[in-house]
Order: sequence, then structure tokens, then C-alpha cells
Amino acid sequence: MTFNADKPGLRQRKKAKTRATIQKHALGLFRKQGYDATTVEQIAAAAEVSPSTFFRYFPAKEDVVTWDEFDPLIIAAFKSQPAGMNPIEALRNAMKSVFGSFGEKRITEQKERLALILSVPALKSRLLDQFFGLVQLVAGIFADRTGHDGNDVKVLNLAGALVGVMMAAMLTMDKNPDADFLALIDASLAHLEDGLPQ
Amino acid sequence: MTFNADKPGLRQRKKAKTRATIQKHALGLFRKQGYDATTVEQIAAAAEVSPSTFFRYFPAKEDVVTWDEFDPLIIAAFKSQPAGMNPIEALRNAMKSVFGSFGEKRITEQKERLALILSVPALKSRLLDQFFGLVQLVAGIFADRTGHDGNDVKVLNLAGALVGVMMAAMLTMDKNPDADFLALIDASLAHLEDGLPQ
DNA sequence: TATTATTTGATAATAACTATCATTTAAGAG
DNA sequence: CTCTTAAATGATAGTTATTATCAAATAATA
Repeated sequence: MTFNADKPGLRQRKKAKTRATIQKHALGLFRKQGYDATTVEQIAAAAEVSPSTFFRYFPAKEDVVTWDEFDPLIIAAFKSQPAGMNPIEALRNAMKSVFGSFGEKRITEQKERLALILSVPALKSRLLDQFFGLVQLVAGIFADRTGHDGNDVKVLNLAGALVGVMMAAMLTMDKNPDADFLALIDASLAHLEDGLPQ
Repeated sequence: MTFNADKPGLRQRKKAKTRATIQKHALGLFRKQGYDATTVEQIAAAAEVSPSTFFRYFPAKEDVVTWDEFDPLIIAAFKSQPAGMNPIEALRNAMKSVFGSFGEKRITEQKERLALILSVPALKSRLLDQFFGLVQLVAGIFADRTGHDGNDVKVLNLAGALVGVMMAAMLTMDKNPDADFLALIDASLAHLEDGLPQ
């Protein structure tokens, strides 16, 4: 039994590749034909896997769009902020460190993805669900840092407001696709940090 | 052609009754068997209508739980607050005036409904979707009152934070079912009004 | 009462899932 | 390298939400 946490075996690499392939073909078909007009069967055929396999990788059709690898990154970046820091500022920094490193191309991809999500009700719902999960996660981290209870009303409330602000930012992005996402989030969080003066 | 906006004809009364009947039977079955284990066919049979009719009244199975008449009431109450009032306070008052009039029984019903919604992913998503819509609605009303643009980032941001705080309140209610919903919302909005001190 | 517009029910089709089982294929032991 | 084990895949056959369509029933109105 060898210890190698860094280099995943063939099996793992293959899985990652399959997941990426399915997602790539799915997004391509969605762009061409629209989300609703594209069936899972078509996606599976394009990616050369069986529909069964599709559902093994993505429990629901929506997840093929909604799934991304950002959450754990943001969480990690958030946790690595200095202990005494204001939680809102900590989140600002975390967002900056994650999205700030993206290139032009990657940002454009993400903007397109967001536009697609917001244009399809089922996808929008799924995304919101993830945000909601994030409320609870973020609340838990706040609580850990401050020694408060994770179910403390004030903690949940702050986390809720944060998520609400992010929702607003997405809405703004949707209405104004050329905006700089990172700057927008940053400004919005700053606004919240200042107590939301009108 | 007679003008009678107040007394709906037989047709309208019947429709309202049918909608209520379907909803009542649906909620009853959900309580007994669970949401997923109850089919639309069963609901339709219990309510003595055809499945077609079910879908005419509720476009999706989820809507039979998620649908309520509160939004327009809250909006109206909000709009009727004095023009110069701080928007957060205005919302506090609106919530009070709508939910404050509820009896013990009605409150219990709503708490049960919330618990059901939060326990079923599909329902939770649907609810969050409504909240998302609310951000835009609330932003629009803020804008009207203050003369700002409804797409103004600060306006959207404030609306987002408000809605986020309401989401957090629901979460708290879920974890702590004995809490007083109205008092909780009130405290949370006050907290937001104070700039969310930790 | 006759006509018109709504509402309903029946029927059939689509497509997202779920469960199951046999087959293939990588990992690890010797 | 080969055998055994465990994981990943594909095929198959449901179930159920949802949509479209059309004919029958029923309320509104002239």
C-alpha cells in the first residue's frame, strides 16, 4: 500500500476527464440548442457515455451547469484570513484571492455561465440553493472564529445579509454583463461593511 | 354587460374553491405520506379532479405548497408606509401589519408549511426563487420611494441584504420552531438597521 | 333559449430520473 | 506477471412529472 495523496491513479484521472468531457459537450449543446431543447440522451451521446453514466457524474441535468470548483477554494481562502479580521472584510479578501487570479478567458466563460443560469428557472433555483447552503457554511465559520454559536441569530443574520448581497451582485451582472464582477462584489461588500448607507 | 368587480360570478367562486380543495388534499397527503411519496395522480384523485385540472391550477407539483397570498399583501403594506421613512423600518412595519394579525392557528400552519418546504430540496429551491424575485421587487419599490434608479447598485444591494436577512430568519425558525416569527424578523431587521454589529 | 367562451377530462407522448444486473476494467497482493 | 477484488460502465425496464391536443360539459351572455 503506497501513500500518494498528490498523484491520483489512472482511475481518478479518467473520472476527472469524463466529468469534464460531459460538461464540455453539455455546455456546447446548450449554447447551440438551448437548455430545455437538449436532452440528457443527446449529451450522453455527444460525450460518448451512456445516460446511466451521465447521471452518475451529475445527479441532475442542472448540475452539469451549476457544478463548479469555487466553493471549496473560497472557503479555504476565507479560513486563511487573519483571526481578528472583520468577517465581511475576510470574505472580500477571499473572493479577491480566488477570482483575482482568473484570466480574461476564464472570466468570460464564467459570465456566460451565469447568464445561462439566470435565464433558465431550474438552473437559477439550483444556484440559489447552493447560496443558501453557503449561508450556513459561512455562518459556521464565523462562529468558529468568534467563539459564537453557529446558530446564534446574529451570526446567521450576518451570513444571510452576505448572501443577499451576493444575490444582488449576480442580478447586477445579469443586467449589465460588461461589469467587472470582482469589482462589483468588492464594492457591494464594502457597502455592506459600511452599514448600507443609502 | 354588467359591471361587478366586487362579486365574482359562480365561475370565479368555483375556481377559488377548486384551488383550495386541491391544496388542502395535497398538504394532507404530504403530511401523511411525505412529499415525494405522494403523486399528482393521488392528489387529483383525492380532490376529485383530473390530473389535467391539477396542472391547470398549479403549474408544478411544488407550487401547491409554495403558493401563498402574502407577497402582494406585504408589498401593499410596504407601499403604504410614510414616504420619508427609512426603508428597513418600512419593511419592519409592513411585516408587522401583515403577520401581526394572524391567529395562533394560522401561525402554526405557516410554521408547518415552512418546515415542509425546508425539508424538501425541490420546495426549498422554489422558495429561494421567490426570494430572488423579491429582491428585484423590493429594489423597484425602494427606487420609486427615493427617486433612485431601480438598477442602482446600492439599491439592489440594500434590497439583497434585506431579503438575505429574511432568509436567515427562516433558517432560524427552522432550527428553533418555537421562536416567535414576527419578533425574530423584527429583531433581525433592527440588527441590519444598526449595521450588523457582531 | 340559443350562442359563445371557459373549464374540464381523457388520451397519448416526452423526458428526467431510479433501480438493477451483468460486464468491463483498474488496483493491489503475491 | 497473474489472480483476486473493488470500482466503473452500459443495458434494460420502470415510474412520474409535465405538455399537447381534442372533445364533452358548463357557465355567461345576448
